[in-house]
Amino acid sequence: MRVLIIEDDRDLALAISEYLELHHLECDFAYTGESGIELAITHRFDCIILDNMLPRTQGVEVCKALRSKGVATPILMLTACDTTQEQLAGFNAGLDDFVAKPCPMPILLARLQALYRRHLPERDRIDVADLVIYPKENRALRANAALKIPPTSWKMLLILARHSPEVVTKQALAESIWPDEDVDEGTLNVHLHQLRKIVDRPFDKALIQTHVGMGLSLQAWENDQTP
Amino acid sequence: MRVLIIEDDRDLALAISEYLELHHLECDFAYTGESGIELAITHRFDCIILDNMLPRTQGVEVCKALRSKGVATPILMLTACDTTQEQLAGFNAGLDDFVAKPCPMPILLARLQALYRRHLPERDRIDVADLVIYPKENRALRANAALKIPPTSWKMLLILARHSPEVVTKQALAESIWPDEDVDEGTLNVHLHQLRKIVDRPFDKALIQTHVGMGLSLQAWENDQTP
DNA sequence: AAACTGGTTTAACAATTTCTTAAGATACGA
DNA sequence: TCGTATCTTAAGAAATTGTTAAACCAGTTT
Repeated sequence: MRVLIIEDDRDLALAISEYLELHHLECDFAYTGESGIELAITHRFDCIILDNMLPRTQGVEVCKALRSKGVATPILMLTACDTTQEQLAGFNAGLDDFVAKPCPMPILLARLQALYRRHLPERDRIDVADLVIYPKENRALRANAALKIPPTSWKMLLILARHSPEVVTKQALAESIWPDEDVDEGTLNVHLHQLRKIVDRPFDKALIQTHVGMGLSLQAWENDQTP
Repeated sequence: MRVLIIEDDRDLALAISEYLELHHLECDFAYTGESGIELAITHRFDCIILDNMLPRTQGVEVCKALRSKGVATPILMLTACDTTQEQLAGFNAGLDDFVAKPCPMPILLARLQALYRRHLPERDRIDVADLVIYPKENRALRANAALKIPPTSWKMLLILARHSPEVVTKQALAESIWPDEDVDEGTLNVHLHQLRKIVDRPFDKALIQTHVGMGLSLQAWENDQTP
């Protein structure tokens, strides 16, 4: 889960990110409303934490700006005083949740996760080209043939599928698969190879794409080059 | 199982959610009656925990509002004093269960799960391929032949059948079969073996699938792949 | 009471699957 | 071209799962 923290108080931002990263969320920062908007538009986040007290722009304005630019990412607002008035205005601006400052980290985390889950589309089937994945059934088909995939490779496939067609860094993959241990990259490569052998090799088109220096993606890809 | 906690005391809400998440329930929060109603209407939950003491709205009123808006989710009310009077009024408002505060977490969890189970649409008959199960009659047939299944194995089959075709972790299985004791995994394996001997061995296709490292499932499809 | 019955648990071991390591081959970008 | 990143392979290690037999337990029957 990737979180964008828009917060001018760097100490607070750092404290939040440290706590969240402890729980395996990835954090990114913006210290002004403007840069926050910029980041939120150019990158994909699962949640945004937005402080209402920013140097120039008000937090609510940032929220409005984002919504008007088509960013649908759930936004949780950190607010000093927690009045109904303010909340009402907030929800109208497109906010999803409020947390009053100062707020204990565990509560922030809990609400963040709830918010994330709430916005997560509950998919029990993922399609990528002729590959069909049933996450809850631990089952995948390609071209209507059942695939037998070992646990670690399965986890990898799931992560790639959930992010498809976006690129996932190897680092992110490793952290999702082995949350509490550091694993050699070679190990990851072997599992990846394993996965390819099952998902791609028996078929014409490869779905698992490697993007050298950036990571991997699962996508139906036209392999033709512009000459 | 997804739970909505409507509770203005944030610490209590957090404490509850932490305990429940330990037991693999997913929690969402609302700190006011209004936002609780909003959430309950817009999202699907399996249970709602409702505190009777909320800032403006009374818990009972929240419940009435929900029922009048067609929300049928079972509601468990947290109440300070536990009078017959209050309960009577509560049940009339459409509440499903009461728990007096302060209440030990394990009890809250147990009642929550009981409530959930009670509201679960209990099917009279479950079909998986040529296997037919009559949960209420403690009876199962495969290929029209009656199966004789000992109690523990029967429970196991029922759980698998109810979740079919999804994967159930061994841990979840154990917790359902032996709710108040920790049982060795070996034990579970023996009962599983027992069950397979009866349900699968005499027939061509195995219905009980093992998913190494993730659990078990009852599903009709094969897990084959050209070697 | 002793023996029987059906079922559960324990424990040891076998079989299988999966994971990691390591090392060579290959492709990519500067 | 070189250095680096990625892919491929194979083999031993580790973990998970499957199987069996015997001990155990609570009711029931002799």
